[in-house]
Amino acid sequence: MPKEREPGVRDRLERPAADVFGWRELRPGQSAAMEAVMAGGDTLVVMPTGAGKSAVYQVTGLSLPGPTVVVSPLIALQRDQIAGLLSHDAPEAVAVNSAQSARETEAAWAEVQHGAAEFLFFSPEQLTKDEVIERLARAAPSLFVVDEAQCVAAWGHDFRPDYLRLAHAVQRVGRPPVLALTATAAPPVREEIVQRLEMGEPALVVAGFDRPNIALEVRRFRHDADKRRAVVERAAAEPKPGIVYTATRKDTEEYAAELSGLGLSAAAYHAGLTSGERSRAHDAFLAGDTDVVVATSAFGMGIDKEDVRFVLHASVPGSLDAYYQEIGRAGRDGASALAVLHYRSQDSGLQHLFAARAPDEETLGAVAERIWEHDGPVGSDEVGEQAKLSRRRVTAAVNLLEQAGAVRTDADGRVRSVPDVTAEDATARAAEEAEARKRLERSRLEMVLGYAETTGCRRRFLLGYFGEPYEAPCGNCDVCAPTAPDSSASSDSSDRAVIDGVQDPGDPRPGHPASAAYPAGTAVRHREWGDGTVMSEEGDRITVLFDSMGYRTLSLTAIAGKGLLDTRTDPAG
DNA sequence: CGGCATCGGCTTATGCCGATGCCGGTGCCATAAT
Repeated sequence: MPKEREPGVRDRLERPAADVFGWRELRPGQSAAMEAVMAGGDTLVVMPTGAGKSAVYQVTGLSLPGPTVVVSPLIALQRDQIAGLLSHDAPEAVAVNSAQSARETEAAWAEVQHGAAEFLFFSPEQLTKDEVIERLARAAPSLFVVDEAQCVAAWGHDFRPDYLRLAHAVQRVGRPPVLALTATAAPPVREEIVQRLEMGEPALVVAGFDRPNIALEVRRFRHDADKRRAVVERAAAEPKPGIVYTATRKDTEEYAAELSGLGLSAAAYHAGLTSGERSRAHDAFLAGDTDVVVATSAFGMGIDKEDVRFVLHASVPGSLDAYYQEIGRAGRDGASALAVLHYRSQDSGLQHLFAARAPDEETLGAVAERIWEHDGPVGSDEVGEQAKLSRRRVTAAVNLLEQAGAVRTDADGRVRSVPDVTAEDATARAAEEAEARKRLERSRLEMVLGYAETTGCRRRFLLGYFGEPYEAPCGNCDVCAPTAPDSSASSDSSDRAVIDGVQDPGDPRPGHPASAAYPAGTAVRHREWGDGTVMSEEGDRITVLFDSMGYRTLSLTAIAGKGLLDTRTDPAG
């Protein structure tokens, strides 16, 4: 069918899309995102896996004059992306990482230098190295892509602090437009990505979040043994293939052994396995040779399998962001799929511990002292050597000091103290930042418990968390369409008893003040907790994300007339 | 934060209780030892 002929941006996009990748038509979200990138500004794309996120940078990268930098969190993911590009008639794509030999790396840089390579893949860690930055700056990239951008918010604070250094890398390579891509990010996470990458008034392209074919269910337990039995029975009973997520490596082994004992083909997967074992488990699952993979959170990114029928959680995840990402691996083919959270309130203890991990005051102080000892800028490596701290801990501490406005990063990537701030002040301010961070992480965990304990529509709760208003009932969760009572499940009666004791945020009780006064997005100020933004409203209760306290759910009845909460005219930001 | 193994004390001979300590997830990269 002949297309409308209008020369311009659209044509510049459709031609490479068709000629190189063979896509004759772009989906609405894709073309909106591509046009935003071509307009030259920064762009944040939130689009489910399978909606063609990669195409956004592939097509625009080809259409823009210079090379395209792609930041990707895993080397395995970089390989997949490169293989995908090579299978098309696309120009050269290269990676620079520790898994390749010095010779391979030099060959890659040679391609870059000759202008043969269009797509250049890096981990955030590579982009803190002077040599890499200098070579990249000479190549004058025309687009800086951050793939799996939720990692900025999820990993940047402790696990992989170089994610919070990316904004400096962007500056140092000439500040090309930034394109951030993610499948799962609630509005506060989007805001954090924009802020941490220092994106300027980015275009925001958000595709729909709802995955109506995934049935949502939560089962509550008092006793660990009951929960374990239920997980095993469910995994055995449901159509395959499926994924079971556990909180610990040991649990993956135990569940996998138990499922194998039932005659299923089950495999454990966690980061403690050798890379050979991991890729074997991964490949067997993709090939359809495995019924159930039992995994820690290590399993998932880059799993491109359409027909996963269930995702069971044997324990609570640390956030609904993580949960939605993990259950989103089910039912990508659109056929019915299942997500069951097996929940025991005690299980949140481990996540609570993880949420409390942050540089302590001693570390912050040691790093601050080293920085303040220097008159001029100093590199993180030097600070680490002097303070006898790992690179990771130093970087995490520097990030907090910078966030607190106590240190600055120079154009060469080295840091210096801000005048008129003492090392002691800097330490105290950074420690307060770390505390606020912990409160936010813990409140995110509270939202998971809220999901588990809600007696309202689960889909409405989840989508509300991701900023999408949803009219319950969904007809496909255990609240809206309860499954027939299962007499074989002995734990059910005790479950009910627990549920009955839980307040119901989803139940609009008559007689309560309407929450229309606080629609989602309203900027508010709480007398004790300071500034925040309304995230969602359910019946008598609103959930507010406070800048320094994290998520809090408030009863409108309780705050009515007490002057606890005011709306602000100046929006947060 | 919570689960689990271990150990010492108490009690009285085989086991029971409470206290104590340890452990727990995600991946880059560089470096050292074969």
